[in-house]
Amino acid sequence: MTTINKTLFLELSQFYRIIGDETRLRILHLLEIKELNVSEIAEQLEMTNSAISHQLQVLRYHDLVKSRREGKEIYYSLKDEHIMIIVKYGMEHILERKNS
Amino acid sequence: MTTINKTLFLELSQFYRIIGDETRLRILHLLEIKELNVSEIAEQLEMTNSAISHQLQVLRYHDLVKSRREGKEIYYSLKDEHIMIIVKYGMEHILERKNS
DNA sequence: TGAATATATGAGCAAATGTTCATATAAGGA
DNA sequence: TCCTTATATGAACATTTGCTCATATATTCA
Repeated sequence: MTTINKTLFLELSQFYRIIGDETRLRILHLLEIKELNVSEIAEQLEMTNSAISHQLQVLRYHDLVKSRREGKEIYYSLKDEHIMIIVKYGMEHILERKNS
Repeated sequence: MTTINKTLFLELSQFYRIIGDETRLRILHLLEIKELNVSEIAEQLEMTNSAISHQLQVLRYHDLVKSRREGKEIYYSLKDEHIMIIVKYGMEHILERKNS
C-alpha cells in the first residue's frame, strides 16, 4: 500500500466520521434546501444554539459549509452540492437494505 | 420532518460512523479484492489479530461483511459490493477536493 | 454609550470508541 | 487425549466526542 493510499484512507475515514453524526447530517440536510442562520437551525432541530454553533464549527473546519454574516446573524450554506450527492447515495443504500 | 426521516437520518449516520474508521475502511478495502481470514487481514494492516477480530465483529453486526469457516480459519468477505460503491464515491469526492 | 440580541468559544463532563491484554472457544494433528 | 493454532470475547484503559453552561465577542438600535 502506497503512502498516498495511507493518507487517502485516513482522510476518507475522517470525512465519513464527520457525516457520521446525526446532528451534522441533519444540519447538512437543512442547508441543502436553503441557507440558514444558527438560530433557525437550532429551532428546526430542537437543540440549543450553542450545540449547533459547535457543530457548525466542525463542519466549517472540515470545509463542508461556508458562512456569511448579515447583520447580527450568520448564515450558513453548503460549500458545494457534491457532498450531498454522497449522502444521497448512502441514503439509497440504507433504503435498499431495508427492502431486503 | 416525518418519523420515517428521523429514523433514516439516525440509520444513515450510524452507517457513516461505521465506515468512518480507518481500520474498518481498510478492512473493507482489502475484502473488496478477495476474501481473507483474520490473520491475513491483521498481517496486511500490521495490527493484532484481536483488534482486527473486534472490528470484524462490528462490521458483521452491521451487516457489512459475512464470514465462513474453513477448518481453523474464518474467512471474511463483503456482504455486497454495494457498500464499496459508496466508498468509491467518497474517495472521488476526497480526490476532487484535493485538486481545488 | 449602553442594552439587547446573535453567535462563538472554552472548560467540564458523561458517554462512546478503539485498542490491549488475558482468557475462552473451536478445530486439527500427533 | 493433549498440544497447537485460529479466532472470539470480556474487562480495562486512554482517547475522543457531543453536549451544557458560563462567558466572550460582535452587531444593531435607542
